[in-house]
Amino acid sequence: MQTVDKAVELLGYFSERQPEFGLSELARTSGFDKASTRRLLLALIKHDYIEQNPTTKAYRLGIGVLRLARVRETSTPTEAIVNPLLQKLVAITGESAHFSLLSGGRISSVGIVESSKSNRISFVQGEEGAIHATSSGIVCLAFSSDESINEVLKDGLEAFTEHTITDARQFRKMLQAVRNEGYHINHELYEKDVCSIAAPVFNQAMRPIGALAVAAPTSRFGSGAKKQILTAVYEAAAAASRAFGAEIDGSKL
Amino acid sequence: MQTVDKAVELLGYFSERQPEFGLSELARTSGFDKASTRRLLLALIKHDYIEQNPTTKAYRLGIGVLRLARVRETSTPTEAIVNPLLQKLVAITGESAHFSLLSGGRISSVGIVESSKSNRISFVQGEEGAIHATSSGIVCLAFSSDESINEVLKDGLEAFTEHTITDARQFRKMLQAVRNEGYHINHELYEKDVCSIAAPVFNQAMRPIGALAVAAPTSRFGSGAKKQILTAVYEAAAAASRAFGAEIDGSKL
DNA sequence: TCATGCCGGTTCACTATTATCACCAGTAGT
DNA sequence: ACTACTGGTGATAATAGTGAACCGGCATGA
Repeated sequence: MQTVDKAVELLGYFSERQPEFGLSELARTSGFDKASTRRLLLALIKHDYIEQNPTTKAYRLGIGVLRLARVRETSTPTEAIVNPLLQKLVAITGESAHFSLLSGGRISSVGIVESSKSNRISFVQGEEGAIHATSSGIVCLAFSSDESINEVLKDGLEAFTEHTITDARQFRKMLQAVRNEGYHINHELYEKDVCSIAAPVFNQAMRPIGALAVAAPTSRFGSGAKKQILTAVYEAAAAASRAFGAEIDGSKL
Repeated sequence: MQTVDKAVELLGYFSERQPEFGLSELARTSGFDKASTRRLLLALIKHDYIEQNPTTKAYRLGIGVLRLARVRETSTPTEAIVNPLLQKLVAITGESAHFSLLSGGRISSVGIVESSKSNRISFVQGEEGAIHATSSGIVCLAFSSDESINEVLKDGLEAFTEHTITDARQFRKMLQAVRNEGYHINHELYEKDVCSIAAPVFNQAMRPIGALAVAAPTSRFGSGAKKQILTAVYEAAAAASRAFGAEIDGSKL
């Protein structure tokens, strides 16, 4: 089924940042031969999961994916589960909260509820974050397979701020700590003056499917606020996991 | 790429009506061997497009599809285009309007704005309709390839009401009329006491990607209302097509 | 004006893959 | 204890996918 792997891998390359690809471009990105890439694309086009702009010849995701998402959402609702929890998080902590989805080694925020404060952290729907520097990414990775972790490490850990952890050994140590504690407190690893706390959300198979997180400016991230946010996030994530069918003891804190 | 075809064909079997499949069940439905079906599913699972309920062992669509839909929606917004048009249709006609998506030989309503009248036609998000009996299905099919049409005909035309067209020759004749006129007026072909008017929405490649439709009880479907609905639907569909990049002359009526 | 290099797309000899069937273990009903 | 399902697996027979080289078209630049 290596052909199938390749085909779905192609789908993974389409992102918010790059929603369109030329043929050669996609072949280069994926590492597949141009001829193979084209054949794979044609197969996907046949089923409406890819479409081609007839004027620019560029390939993009097709309408078929909308149907799939709709089926998935009505049968096993994600937004319906996550949104009320986000609302509650914002109500309790007064800071922006968001839910990020882990899929194909990428982490992207899909649900966002912002704080009503004027100095708040803002997120963009679907924005992709660095998996090794955002709190959501780190908690997901901590509970992922070793292969996933190695995959991230082999490309090197890009530094976003002076606090970003770029040393592989140190990074692994941090992941171990996250596994023990069940959450991660992020002090400006990704962006200056932004701190956040995230906890993983598991599915029925106990695999991390994403994370709930609350982010605040460093100035409002005192130890009191930190404790409050931590318990709120941890409990919300546990509730989400339970809603997705995971069995969580819920009393780790 | 026949393996890819099969894999994505599997995805197509998941629907609102049947969002979960057992292994043998899916093998029977698809006609593939059980072993092959399993291998295909494993490949899809690896990329999060399918997930398995660990207790019931049933397979369902995975979270990966949500990411795809989000990428597609932010790069080439569908709802953002369609919803205002639906609102306008309801405002003009006073009846319920909806947008249906054509994908993989299926037609399912993805955008719905209901009339404010108490006696109105109600739709369910994502509900699948018979492609040969609903106005949306008929207009899409009329502008689809001959293969698609033959595909529908070969399974026979199921009768839903006494007005449903079940004769293949008569059905082809109707499609020809739709191609000439650019719309279809449905008089209780699918449901008793429900009439509707639909016009196709095209993409940049001038392929029908769906249809806009307005539905009303037969009692309110007089010739005056009919004319008003027709022009409104036709113009809204042309506007949608233009928004999707199709080149529509717009003055066929 | 000609050369270079990239683009999307295609061809065909070469090589890898996938399909199928029989089978296993488990479970529910008779 | 027998039957008939279920989910899942493994080895051989049969079929599929791969990729270097190529095409025409289009820009860029000498």
